[in-house]
Amino acid sequence: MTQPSIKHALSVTRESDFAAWYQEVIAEAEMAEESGVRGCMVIKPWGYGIWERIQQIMDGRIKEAGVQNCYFPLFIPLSYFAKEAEHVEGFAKEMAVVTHHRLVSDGKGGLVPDPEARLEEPLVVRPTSETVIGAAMARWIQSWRDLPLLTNQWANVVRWEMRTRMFLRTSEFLWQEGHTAHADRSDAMAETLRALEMYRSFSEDVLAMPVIAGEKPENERFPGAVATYSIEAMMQDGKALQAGTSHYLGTAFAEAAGIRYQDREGQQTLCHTTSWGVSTRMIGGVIMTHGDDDGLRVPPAIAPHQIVILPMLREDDGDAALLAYCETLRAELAQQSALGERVRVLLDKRPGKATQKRWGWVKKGVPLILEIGGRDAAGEQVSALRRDRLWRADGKVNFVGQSRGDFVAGAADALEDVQRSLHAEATARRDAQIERGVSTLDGLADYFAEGNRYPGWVELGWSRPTGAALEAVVAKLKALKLTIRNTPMDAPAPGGTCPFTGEPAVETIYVARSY
RNA sequence: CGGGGAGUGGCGCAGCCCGGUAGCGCGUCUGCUUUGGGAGCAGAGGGUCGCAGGUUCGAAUCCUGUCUCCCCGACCA
Repeated sequence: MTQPSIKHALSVTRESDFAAWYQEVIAEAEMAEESGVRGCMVIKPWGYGIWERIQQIMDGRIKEAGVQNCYFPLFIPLSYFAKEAEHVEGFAKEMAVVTHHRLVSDGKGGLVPDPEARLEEPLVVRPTSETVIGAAMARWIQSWRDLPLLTNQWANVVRWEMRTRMFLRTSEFLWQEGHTAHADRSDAMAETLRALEMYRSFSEDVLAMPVIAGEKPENERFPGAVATYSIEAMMQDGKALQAGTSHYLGTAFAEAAGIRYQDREGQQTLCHTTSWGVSTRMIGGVIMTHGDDDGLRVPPAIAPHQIVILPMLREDDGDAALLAYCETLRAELAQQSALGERVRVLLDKRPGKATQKRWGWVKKGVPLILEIGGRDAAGEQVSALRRDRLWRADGKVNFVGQSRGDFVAGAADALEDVQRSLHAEATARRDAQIERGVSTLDGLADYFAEGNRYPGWVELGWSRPTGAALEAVVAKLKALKLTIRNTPMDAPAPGGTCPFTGEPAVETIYVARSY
């Protein structure tokens, strides 16, 4: 572990209390705060800035795939929602419902819903938009020429969760939801898998968060889906986080909403639909993948500021020259390109000592921090700190001095190296925590023996039971607080026997504790 | 939703048992001195004690209700 001489920026370490550490990162990095509304959070500029970066890059990739953005209503008529039975069953327990459209005084200084203003048909606040979008698709699609219909929306959704955690599970959250309609199963399945691959590569390349893409077991499917796929990331405490999902919905939603097209033979045919989404939960994944005992570390690709310049102001006559030097440096850096975009650099001119302001940026996780003093300005130098290499072995903050020209010329490489390093570090940790030597139920229990930190995931072969046989397996795992995460897409067929059924193993799964 | 814990200046906490007009540390502000690596000294500002009722001459403190947060569980695309 860390040297005892290091005075970390946070008061709680990951080792001592991972849940408390997670909350401290969010508070100290000023990402989000409580709102006073149960399960809902205020996303502050630094947290929202990260979300905007995710949105911008993801939106570009969605559009590259030929998907068009739309916007559908927040409110869904109850009758729409009621049409698909499994869907209803899945979400009914967590719906916010609008029943009135006016308030009146209660005579005691308060307000109550006006009994005279009850809605004839209640509206539900969308927990997801399959039903409203399905209704629109039914209007928009007539002929095979209208297919495929590829839509996406960026929106908020509400699910009345029993237990919430900032970013990971909030009652209201922000996401994108793609909804597509296709002529047949193979086209819809191709789209489902395209979205999954989009999420996998986004997670790896942009979030620097290694994930395993695969199919969810039957018991974990989206309500109403024929097949559900996910990307699963391993957090630093060894638990799994489902960071994105993609569903092949078959014709169930098409049937419920009447999404039909006239095929080339003139027959009315049901469409095959898909839906897929990622949410603000990804930010929670970034925190628990890259955070350390000094706060967040933001991958440069999604950092609102990639480089922050802190002038060491002395409130004397030298400040003007120092600021001019820093402004030159800022302008030079802003001309550079890294990770395919212009470098985002902030000159932090707020009053206060650079040494003091530094820790705020360290906790926010800015990839590169520059502290520039009068001597640097005079000698055309910079002092640079890489957030992912914060400490020297002697416990001192790891500033590296170099010429301004060298730093500017190397800035893009440095940012790209931070991006790579974060990914490499997370991948190495993840790989070291995947256990492949467990082949029995007892072995699973031993591997996941009690403790605050979980050892990781177990990869094993199983017989892919269904129905009641699967339920029996799920119950056994539940007793160990374990879940089946997914079946990886490109896994070779495993050998041996299934630890749950004793039958020959036919596919690989990951078993883990999860968020 | 069940069990447990907690809400007191921006943040972290004490005070509550045993009612008597709210305190500490950090941060903030002012001044002076320092200052190339998380500054020192002095002073100052800042709180409807989550909210609503109740008991009482008097409530942060006792009682009832309620809201929010955290942990465990159940639930969870």
